[in-house]
Amino acid sequence: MSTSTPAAPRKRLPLNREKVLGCALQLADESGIAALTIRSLAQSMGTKPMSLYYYVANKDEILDGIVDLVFGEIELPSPAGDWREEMHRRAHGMRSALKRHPWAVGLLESRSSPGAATLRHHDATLGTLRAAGLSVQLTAHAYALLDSYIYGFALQEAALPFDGRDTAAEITIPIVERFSTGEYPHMVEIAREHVLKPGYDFGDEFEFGLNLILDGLSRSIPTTGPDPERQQHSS
Amino acid sequence: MSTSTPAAPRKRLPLNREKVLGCALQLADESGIAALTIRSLAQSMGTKPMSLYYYVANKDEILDGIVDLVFGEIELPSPAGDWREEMHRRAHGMRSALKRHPWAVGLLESRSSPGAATLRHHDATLGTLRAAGLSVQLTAHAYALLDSYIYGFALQEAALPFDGRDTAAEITIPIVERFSTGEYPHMVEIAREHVLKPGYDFGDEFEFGLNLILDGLSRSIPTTGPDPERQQHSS
DNA sequence: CTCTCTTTAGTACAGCGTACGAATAGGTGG
DNA sequence: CCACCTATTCGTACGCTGTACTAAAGAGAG
Repeated sequence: MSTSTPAAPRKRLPLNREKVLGCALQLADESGIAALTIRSLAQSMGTKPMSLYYYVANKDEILDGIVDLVFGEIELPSPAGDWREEMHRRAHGMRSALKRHPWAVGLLESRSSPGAATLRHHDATLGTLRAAGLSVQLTAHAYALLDSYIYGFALQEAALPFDGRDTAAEITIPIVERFSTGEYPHMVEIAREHVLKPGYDFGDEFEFGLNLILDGLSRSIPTTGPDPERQQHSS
Repeated sequence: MSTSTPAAPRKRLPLNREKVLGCALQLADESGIAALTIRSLAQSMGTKPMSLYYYVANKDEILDGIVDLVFGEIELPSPAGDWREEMHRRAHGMRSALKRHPWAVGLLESRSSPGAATLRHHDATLGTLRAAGLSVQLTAHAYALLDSYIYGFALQEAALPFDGRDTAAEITIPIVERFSTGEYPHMVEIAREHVLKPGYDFGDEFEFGLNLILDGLSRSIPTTGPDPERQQHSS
């Protein structure tokens, strides 16, 4: 038996910064961000806690690093493509990255030094909007709006106690019964007539809001009128 | 001297659950959520750590409690009023509450048992949308969209290293100079021609996106056409 | 073999949440 | 007044955290 410890070492020597961050991301995905400790990370890598400090200055640097890895997973939008398609693709790419790594959303609030992948992502997005002819000001507006929506949606998804299609029932039914027609009638109504319908998946709500926002943005671009063919995407 | 400890006890006996949560919120506001420890909270209340556990089961319950206090600060929308005005007011109320208590945004991701004030807030919001004639489905869409935007905006605001009008310069200028016309040209452009303009405040971006979303929603309501007088609020 | 630089690791410390049980306070009946 | 009971407060201790400091091991060169 080469592995006597319960958590089998995942990678072997030699260590380096990339492996440390990669294992940290993997550990956060598997066991949650709270379980990502220096000691558990070292054990999962088959090394000792203090050895990691040769590659990272402190734990905060690890957290910065894995957030940047998440951004690195998102395909960059291209300034050559149609801005609306590019923004649509980017939004979905970002949401799915944050869905794969839900802990990243909570980390965003406390991170203040963005990594290279994060900066590249932001720059490519801004570049795509500018290339589409949006003014500097409108680009800033659009960017704040889109990112707010995406982050916020991911935050709500991460906070939901259920995840995926038709998984809401077992959590929702007892709650609905507890409050049935009592203090929170509208929540109960939404639960009964929307959330508990077969096939419900909160993730489906993303597309509605995204299209509504993209519709609104395309209407805000002075030269381009609202494309009648594309209009009312949402509904 | 009645106060010999460096951090003066804020409240006196007798203790109770409300005071514990109130002091916890105050401490989180003053010193950040990381500084809110059982020990520091006890000291700020002039008592000892273990005494708090008579009123709360564990620290998580404190965190749940102060998040609910934040929701309790938001004025409830009224189903009697104009839905658009009510949603506008609610959005601003929620954003300013989350701006007063930035740590609350990061907490949302990990909280799974909403308090009474939170439920009341959600129910009143849903009720206002339903009263305006939105279908159950459209209400769910609208709610997910609005909350995503508000949460996401608050998250970005909390993550920004500067806060308030004309405070961006001292942080932004050194960064811009470091990357001037280099790797991230579009970020530099936005910084120079938007962020560094006098009077800039990221918070101002909120209104643009909010109006764009409300415009889009009002267009999505079957009976109500897009109110031409109100249209293009954004820009 | 020795000197030097890179890399790994052991020990220790302060601070965290909190389990457990003891001490104290406050009110009531005798 | 005392005894008793319950409500409330708190002391101690345990296992966990991040990490400062120091030592040791490994690798390559002369």
